[in-house]
Amino acid sequence: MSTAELDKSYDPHAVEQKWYKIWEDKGFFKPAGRDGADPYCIVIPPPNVTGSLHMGHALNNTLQDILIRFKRMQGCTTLWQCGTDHAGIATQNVVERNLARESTSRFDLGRENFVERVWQWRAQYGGIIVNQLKKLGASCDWSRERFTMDEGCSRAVREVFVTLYEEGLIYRGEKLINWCPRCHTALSDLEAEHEEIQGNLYYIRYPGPDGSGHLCVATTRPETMLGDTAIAINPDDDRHRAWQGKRVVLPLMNREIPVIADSYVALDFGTGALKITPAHDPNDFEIGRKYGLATIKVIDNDGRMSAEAGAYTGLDRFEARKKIVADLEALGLLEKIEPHTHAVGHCYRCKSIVEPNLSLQWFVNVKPLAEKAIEAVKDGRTRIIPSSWEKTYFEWMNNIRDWCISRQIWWGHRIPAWYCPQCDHITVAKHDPEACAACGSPDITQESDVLDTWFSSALWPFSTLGWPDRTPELASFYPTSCLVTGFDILFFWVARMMMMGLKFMGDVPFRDVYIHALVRDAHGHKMSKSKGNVIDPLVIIEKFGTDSFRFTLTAMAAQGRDISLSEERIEGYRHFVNKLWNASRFALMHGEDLKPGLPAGDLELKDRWILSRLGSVTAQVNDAIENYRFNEAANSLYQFVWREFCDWYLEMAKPSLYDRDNAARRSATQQVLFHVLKTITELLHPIMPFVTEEIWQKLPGAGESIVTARFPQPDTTHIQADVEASMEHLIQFVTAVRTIRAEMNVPPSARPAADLLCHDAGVEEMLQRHTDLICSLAGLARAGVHSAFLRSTTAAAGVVDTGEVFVELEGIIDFDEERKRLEREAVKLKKDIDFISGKLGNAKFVDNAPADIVQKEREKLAVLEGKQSKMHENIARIASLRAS
RNA sequence: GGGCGGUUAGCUCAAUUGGGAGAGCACCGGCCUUACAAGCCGGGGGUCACUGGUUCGAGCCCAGUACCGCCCA
Repeated sequence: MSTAELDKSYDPHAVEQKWYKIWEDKGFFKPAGRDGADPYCIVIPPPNVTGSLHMGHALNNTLQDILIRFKRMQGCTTLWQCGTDHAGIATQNVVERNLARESTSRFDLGRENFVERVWQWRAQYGGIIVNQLKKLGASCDWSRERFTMDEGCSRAVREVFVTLYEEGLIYRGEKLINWCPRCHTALSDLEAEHEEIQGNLYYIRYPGPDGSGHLCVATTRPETMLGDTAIAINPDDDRHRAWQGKRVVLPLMNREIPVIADSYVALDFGTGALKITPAHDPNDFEIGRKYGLATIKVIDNDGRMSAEAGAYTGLDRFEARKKIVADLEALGLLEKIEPHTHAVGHCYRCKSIVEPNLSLQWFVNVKPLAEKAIEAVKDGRTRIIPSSWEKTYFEWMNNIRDWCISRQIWWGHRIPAWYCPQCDHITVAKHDPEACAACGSPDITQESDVLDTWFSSALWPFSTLGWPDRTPELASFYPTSCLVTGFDILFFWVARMMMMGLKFMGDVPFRDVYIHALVRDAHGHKMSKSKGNVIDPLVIIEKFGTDSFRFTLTAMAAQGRDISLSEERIEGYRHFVNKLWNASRFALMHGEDLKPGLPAGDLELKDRWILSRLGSVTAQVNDAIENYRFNEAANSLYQFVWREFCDWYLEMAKPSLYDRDNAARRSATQQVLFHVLKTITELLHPIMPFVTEEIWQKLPGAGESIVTARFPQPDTTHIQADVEASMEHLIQFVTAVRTIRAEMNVPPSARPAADLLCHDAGVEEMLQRHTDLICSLAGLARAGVHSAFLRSTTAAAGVVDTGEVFVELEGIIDFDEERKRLEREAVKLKKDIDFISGKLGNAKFVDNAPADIVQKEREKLAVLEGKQSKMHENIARIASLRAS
């Protein structure tokens, strides 16, 4: 047997690099299950190719890795499908910034050269996030890495686009969209993030045509008034009834516009009169369409006032606002300005204020797809966990609106539509056409817009598995098993994958969706660069090691709740890694002559106890991971390893391990010790992959790798309640002695004698057989066990459930101290007794509560009363000694 | 305006069928006991936001209030 020595403390860095390389080289991350194994597949939420690993990624991928490693160890044919996302706007922005530094621009380069430039950028920097995921220990099958712009994904995009177009679900139309003047592109409704800002409500007078009287309207965006084509009032509004059907003059433009009546107008907002700007407000657009109003676009794509804006043409939209307000004021048409908070859309990429603009764009009619996606969650084909998110999902899906999918950028999947100037026909085709499908003219030009990045992401669960080809991977792994993601992309991504998966694969993309929380800072604030409270996962890994970091995230990943992360917390869990390391170090120091396997004969109490506890913990961990209760798995392992295995079992094993004269006893203990340690490393491996492999490899009889070792299954034959009860009693006696020692200031080096008095025959017999153990654990020179005992006059006393302990302190004991100590204990006991006897004195409780609960309370009371009477005896004895 | 979530020890958070509240860090006392001072032993600390209800019994279920956060319009 090799028993390599371990260093005194665990050094993560060398270990992590070493093992990750070996795992990858040996191909452990490729799908390879045991015979007849079930498939298990997760598709990674593809990180942006421009991205750098942040806390969200770290949590997201740690949880996925736990599931994948768990299932792989269980023998499933496991695929973690990985890849990156081309992130259209974000990536284009990055490359454009680089060009700006070279004093050039994408317009100087031209489209083709620019796209080439982006590919170069991707080749150079696109692998950064992948390497960071490797540092995190993610066991993805990198040989299957995909990119949303690669050939296969692009083919899937074309297939889907053309099919939806042919079915009439994709169409081109002029509608109101969110326009980002900075990114120069349309955005979907989701990509406009609404944020409350402190603005103003401007009250503007629109005079009557003959100069008599005026109608006052309130608006938050006065600059849009230049494009007003009507005023709307509520037909039930008495205040404005006189204006109904009349006309007013649009100030600054001197254009007459009609006053229309529509019940859409709210009576209680502003003045009850609403200016209608169909080209710059989604609701106005609908009203304009209803009444056949003209649409006048007064803000152009740069966010400047257009040629339609009269004297304001060319001004920036916010400059124009100031000037218009000043001009109105000068004309006496500004009634008042009130401060007003309202939600304004911001570009989710660059945070500029988006402008609602009328624009010719491509849309998906998603309503029919959404209905199927709602059904699939309702009937349980896909489970959302925690289920509280189902409501949010339904809410959004039920109110879904057409999805604007065209983007006026260059980096992305170019829309496969060709325009013919001869006959105006639009040719939409999977393969680039040579000529117009209608008139045959070769003079056709492709649509310059590209698709929303989320369009290709929506296909990810099947495009990465080979679709539109019917590949073996698609057959065995679709629907995938679980999707792990944050709630922030529930709509962006999850909902759209549901719709596309159901449409094109005829089945849901995943059986489970596990939604995890957000990682926040130590005080629960969202991490952001501007706040400066960002914790960089790579810095954390460098400082504390990957395993400590992963364990922290896992231990804190309670369902449905955000994680407040602090370095202190991670440091605390680093101590846990080190604890495990040192326990292993201890084991290996005593394992040189180990015979593998579990002992054949009868086991000692301590061994049966730790195996029983191990059985319970194994069951708990299996159940917890299976049901996405990651924190529960981590915490039960933490408790077991530290409190039970290290604090008690290892201490109890020491006398046996040091006993060179009793080979059988020593050998049995060694075997149990190594069995438990090996099982612990296997149970912990999905959470802490590196340190567990390093330890596991040093254990005698280790196989090729813990990565492919069998995940421990609970051995219920080892779970024995009576054994655990016995050990609890023994621990109580030992703790009672230790408490006395501490409270009576007995130096740790002192080895007093103690007598244990026990009134339970079974427990007494058990204690009798373990006096050596008790002496060792409690630091005693001698421990006598008695059923009856003449109380010593020079001992400090303690009371436990089944008896008493007396620690002989002749010459040390301070009777005043002892008496105070005992009285403190007696007060605590009395409180407990009052509580329970009050309960049992209540006839309603005794009559109504289940019999076993009442019985339990009675037993508790009996134990407490026993303790109390002994405590009183001891107090009386002290008092009499002092008196004498 | 609509919807969702939170409020538990000094701090950050756990507690799945309602049966006398736990962890990490911090705190107090004692220890360099031959795996670990990143440690060991012992200890203190909570009207589980507030009010009312259901129940023999509520951190947990129900109603309302306050404060905080998020999503959607």
